[in-house]
Amino acid sequence: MESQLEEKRCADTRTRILTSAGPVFAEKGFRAATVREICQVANVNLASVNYHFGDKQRLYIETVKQAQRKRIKQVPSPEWSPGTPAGYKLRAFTIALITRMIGVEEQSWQTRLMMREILQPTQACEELVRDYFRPQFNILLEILDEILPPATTAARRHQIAFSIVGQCLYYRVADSVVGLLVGEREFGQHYGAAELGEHIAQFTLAALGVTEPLPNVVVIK
Amino acid sequence: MESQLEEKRCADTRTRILTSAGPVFAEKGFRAATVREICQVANVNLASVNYHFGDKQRLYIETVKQAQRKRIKQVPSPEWSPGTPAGYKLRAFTIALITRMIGVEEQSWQTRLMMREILQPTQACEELVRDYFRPQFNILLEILDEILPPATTAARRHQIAFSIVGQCLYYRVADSVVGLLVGEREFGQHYGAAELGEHIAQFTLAALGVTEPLPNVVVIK
DNA sequence: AATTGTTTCAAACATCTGTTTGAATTAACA
DNA sequence: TGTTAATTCAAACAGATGTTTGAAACAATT
Repeated sequence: MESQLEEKRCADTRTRILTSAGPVFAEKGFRAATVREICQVANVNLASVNYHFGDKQRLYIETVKQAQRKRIKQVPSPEWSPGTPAGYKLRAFTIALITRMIGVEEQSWQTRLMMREILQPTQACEELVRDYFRPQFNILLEILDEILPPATTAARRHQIAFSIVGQCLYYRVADSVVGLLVGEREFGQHYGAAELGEHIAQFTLAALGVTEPLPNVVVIK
Repeated sequence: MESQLEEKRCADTRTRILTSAGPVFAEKGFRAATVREICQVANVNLASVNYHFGDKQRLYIETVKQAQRKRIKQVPSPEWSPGTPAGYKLRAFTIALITRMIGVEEQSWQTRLMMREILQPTQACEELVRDYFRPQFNILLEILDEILPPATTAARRHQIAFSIVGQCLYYRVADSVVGLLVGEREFGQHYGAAELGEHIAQFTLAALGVTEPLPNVVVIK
């Protein structure tokens, strides 16, 4: 109450709600997240959600869209100078991907929210695919095109792409299980974005024959 | 009402609830699934859940446990004759894993339920890890031990195991996104358990140097 | 057949939650 | 400053949902 006065109207109510709703939806899901909690976190009146967004559902959709927009701004698609080896591009792409998944704990709610949308798609999912997933997917496919022989079928290229994405996505989806399986100690020590990105890149590049098989692999640079 | 009489007490109420609750919880999640709907599907009285399970939460936990028990019975851990090449074991393990993920559409709710528990762990998660995930994880690690040089660190072995699991898990978590990305046509044609299992096995075995890199790969230096 | 313990049932209860409402407050503007 | 439109607010509403209850139906035992 006392801090409400000083903050009031510093940021307009609409954006305040939008910002507060993200983490709440991400942690609890659409159904379990309550309008009351969101408003309490945002320090706005209960009726504000309906006034500014119509209803809870449209607030949710807007929240997902905003998370996606922020994500795009935060991690712009990298540009390489022509002539960069495809293996290097693939490694950079992989590390960027896993970093987006588990790096920057502060913004992890954005990825969490997307995971929910992936596991149980709503209206927002199609837009998410169109504006976020597909562009990233296409970048990955272009890199793979430089590595794979032209005769490779589209389906096979796609499967390889999903093998890379799957390895990265796993650590966002199953981080708690990973922690339980390997123990708190190893988890804290070996499951940061840097080490995981390096591993996944090596694993993938070895599978594609760009580098030597995993046990003897040497870091490329 | 009319069909209720003939079915009554054919199966006892408790198991009827348990069976009906699985798919409902899997599809809608704990919060969105209502006791009323579960009872309606089970064709039992509304009060039965509280009488037999105490409350909704304990019904949920029992449901997860039962799904896990069924899963274990349905897919017993395979035994190999001594001397089977590790590469074969790894391939068989991978195919079994992806089959458990997306095969047998009839029982897919069980895996769906587990995915929910992975993404947002509740009380049931620890038991799930102890009784289901860890044994599978250990089997996989034993296979990898035969392939990897003894000097390989535990953390590295674990990461490799997660690379395999991650590739498989992806298709259960993100199947709708995969469908949107590759189109209905390719999805129906190339994303069955058999083809995906074969791909993931090849991808992994190539990464580990057990087989040649993915067919006809052009190595870029 | 009577008794006793268990299970089922319809109804009600208590709470939570999204939404609405109408007045009060603030901001914009003439 | 006075008027108008936009926004905020506390309160209430309406519906859904988990849970309880007490009576009825049933099963088992004597």
